[in-house]
Amino acid sequence: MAPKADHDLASSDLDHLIGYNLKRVYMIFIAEFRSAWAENGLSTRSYSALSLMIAKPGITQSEIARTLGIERSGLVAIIDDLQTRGLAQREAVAEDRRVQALSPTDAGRTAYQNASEALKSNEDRLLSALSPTEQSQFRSILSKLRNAYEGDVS
Amino acid sequence: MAPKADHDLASSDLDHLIGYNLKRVYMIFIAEFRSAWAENGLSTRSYSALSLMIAKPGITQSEIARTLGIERSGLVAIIDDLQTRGLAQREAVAEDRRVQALSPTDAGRTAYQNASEALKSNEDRLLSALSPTEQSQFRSILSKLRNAYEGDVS
DNA sequence: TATTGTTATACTCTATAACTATA
DNA sequence: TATAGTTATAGAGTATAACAATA
Repeated sequence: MAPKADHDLASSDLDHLIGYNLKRVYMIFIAEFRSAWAENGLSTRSYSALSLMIAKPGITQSEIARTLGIERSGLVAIIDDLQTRGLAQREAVAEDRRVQALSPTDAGRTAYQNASEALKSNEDRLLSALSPTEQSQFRSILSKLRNAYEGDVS
Repeated sequence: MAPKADHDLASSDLDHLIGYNLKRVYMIFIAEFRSAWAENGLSTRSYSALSLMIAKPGITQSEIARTLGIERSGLVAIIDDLQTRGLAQREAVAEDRRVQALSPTDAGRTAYQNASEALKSNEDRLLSALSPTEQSQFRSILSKLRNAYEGDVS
């Protein structure tokens, strides 16, 4: 675990950089995710891949990679992990024998459901430091930035 | 470079998670930082450490570690890096021979100045996707979250 | 030719644990 | 005993480059 930051020390223009503040806040959320899932150890990447499979059963590794904005080579270990845990499966596709359709198992859907609920309440707890108005501003701002600078097209 | 995200693919409840959106936006800013500094290769960590030394010459590695919220063992490589580049120096302290006072060199101050200006204009460019009001809301929200969940004490 | 999944490899960031020299 | 700096080591997360099978 990273040590808590000590704020009365040398605060510099670092605190005026959006990028730095973004990183620190991201770290807060990541730590939260991990502490909520220390039990089963589902990583953020595995959770994300599972989420996409549930949203679109039959999705391929390349599609997941493109959606998450990572290289497809990175997906191999993620899917291996989910398969080892019995949460997802690869299936051959007759029409295109290069690809393998990915889908969640029943256990995968259950695990995802549980993870999502815990995650949701953890996020809500973190966000309680903000007013309801600020919470929706936060969502809107993050969304705007993603739309402006990511792949494009809704 | 990570591939651009493809958004018309399987958008799932992932997009409703603040943590996920935070990560994606953080990635946008990180990529920006790196592309702005590809020339000299100053890492975010080195930049941060340099910033703290300039704000408080004589600061120690342990103080920097606490301020940045990372382990002090991680500072060794960072300071080595800055020293190798001729941007910072370690100096013995008579009163406490365990510590070494860190300070920027003249070259360090200059490099930092240049980095800061480029960084600032890059951030401004990214933030131009937001209205001035949204920009200040964004700063305020990130700040509130840090104050609520980090070390404490201003 | 282009794409999918895969492997091998390496780099960045970070943590843990232990050591030493001081205090 | 406690702290500062250090080393060794390991683990995420990610990228690049190449290859075989298939389109």
